[in-house]
Amino acid sequence: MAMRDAAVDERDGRARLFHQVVVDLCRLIRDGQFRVGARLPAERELAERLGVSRPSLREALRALEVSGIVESRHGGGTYVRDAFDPGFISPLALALEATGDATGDLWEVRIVFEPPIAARAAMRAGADDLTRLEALVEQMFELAPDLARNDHILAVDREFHAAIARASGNSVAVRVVQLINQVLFDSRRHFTTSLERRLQACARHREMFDAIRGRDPVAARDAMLLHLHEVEDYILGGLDGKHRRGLERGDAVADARHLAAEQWVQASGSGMFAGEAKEGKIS
Amino acid sequence: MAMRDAAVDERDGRARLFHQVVVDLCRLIRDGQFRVGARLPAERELAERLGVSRPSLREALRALEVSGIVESRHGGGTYVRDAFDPGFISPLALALEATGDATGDLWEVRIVFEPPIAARAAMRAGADDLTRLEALVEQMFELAPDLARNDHILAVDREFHAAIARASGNSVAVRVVQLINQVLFDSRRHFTTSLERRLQACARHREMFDAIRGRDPVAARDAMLLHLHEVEDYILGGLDGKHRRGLERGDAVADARHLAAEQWVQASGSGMFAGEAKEGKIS
DNA sequence: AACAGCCAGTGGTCAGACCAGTTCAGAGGC
DNA sequence: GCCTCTGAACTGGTCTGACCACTGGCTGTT
Repeated sequence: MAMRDAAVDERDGRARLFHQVVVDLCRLIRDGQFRVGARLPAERELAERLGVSRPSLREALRALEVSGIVESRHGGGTYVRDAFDPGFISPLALALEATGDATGDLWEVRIVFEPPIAARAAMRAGADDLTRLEALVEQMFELAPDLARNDHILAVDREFHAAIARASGNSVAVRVVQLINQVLFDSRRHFTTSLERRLQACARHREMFDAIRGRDPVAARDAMLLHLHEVEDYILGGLDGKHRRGLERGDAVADARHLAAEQWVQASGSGMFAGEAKEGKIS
Repeated sequence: MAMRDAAVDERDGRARLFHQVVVDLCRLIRDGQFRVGARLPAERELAERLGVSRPSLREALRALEVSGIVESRHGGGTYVRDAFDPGFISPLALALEATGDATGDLWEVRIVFEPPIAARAAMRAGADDLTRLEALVEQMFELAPDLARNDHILAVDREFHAAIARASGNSVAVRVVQLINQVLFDSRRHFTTSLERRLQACARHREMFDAIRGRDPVAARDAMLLHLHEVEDYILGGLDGKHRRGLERGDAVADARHLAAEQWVQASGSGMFAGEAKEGKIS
């Protein structure tokens, strides 16, 4: 309680060993000593080279792994991850597990965050980004009719969102989006959707892709926002009492958020990003 | 390269032990077995209780610590952190260290993220949030004239932003803001600002506080956006060639972002959140 | 050339030990 | 009686050395 002198944290200078190792490894990676995709030296050797024991090194590696910087494969070695490559494991994704149900909060963050990122993707996407996005859209259309492959569709869906973040050219955004979506998508793994809903989502994805290819940030942002709301509504509507528990508390919150977001959509035609969007589609 | 079948990750069922421990601990915390602020059992005992060795348990604890869920104090024990309490250590904050300079990307994320969060704070802040925010504003005004205490001011500044996130009622937002700002503020520790600039920042903080207390989401969002741009501009303008290196690449990016954000400000009076903001200040 | 099996290398896990802070009750001084 | 100092018990931090399990390439066979 209280305020205990608000702030003032006195960053203790004494770092623990594993933290020092983390910093050292990060520096080595950043300086190009270990390049992206490269395999790190074996733990035993690396530990010796850094002057620490293997357990200490391993604690550092776990920290880096959880942060999505490296990846260890049993018997295969430890590799440096690409900051822009999707599919990393779990940074504060764990936070959800601990904090109880943060689903509502995660949804809100997603709705706040992804639309403007989509707008930036429309401003900066490169040729390879467009290729990737298009492939993912088509892949999703192909998979949609197959009601059995729920997991597979979710994976493609999630990768599409990651690809948009990647197209935004912002490495931090990629991480944030991946982090949020990992948790949100995991919670939907056993939540089968109707064919109709799937096709709607596909259509929305295509809309986003078209907007990004057409360099229309406003349209991209709006399509994303609409898409996210549709997904959320569908999930909320389809949940039975048991699965809904995590969202109860958020009801009041959801209302406010909803209201705000709807109005955001309505306000979207009024100039935001219009400078980049050559022909301002005033809706 | 390529696309290697885009998506499809086949989450290997075989989890490593430390990961299983992480999940177990998270469940225990979530289920109230270990409450927020409580001290966990000693490592030796906890390891035995979970049926793993101490090294394995420690790897799990490092993962949780890096994710801001627990905190270990040498000789003092391991404690469960409050999701809403600011000041945690380093989740993907490490990512910056490794990814080279992500400063530009971080700034962009901050500018995308904090304004809408400030708006939500204006909608939902409780009495205690207002108390805390006001105290932090006043504290910053008091410290501003003391040019020597740069670190201290930075800490208060950062805590103010964290407090806004906290007032938004979104636990995930708190984590994201803390994460971003930890890195960004650290990079400013040896960057002394002028008195004039400090007072401007203080004034802007007060504006935000007034907007939040007045339940005016639009004003809160706009004040935040303006504040962030002023800070960024000041930093960019004041950097000498050496320190600027990290932002070079971002120049083109910064322009686009800047443009977009300016227009966002201009568009802000047109209805967004107007439902909550009783008297819509059409600027 | 294609396949099966082997084996060195690498990460995963464990046990036990010792070092280094923290804590707090009890001895000592005021 | 109250405060201070002290030290033992407790807790996290680190290390050593060992063994298990998986991967991947080499080798020898077919």
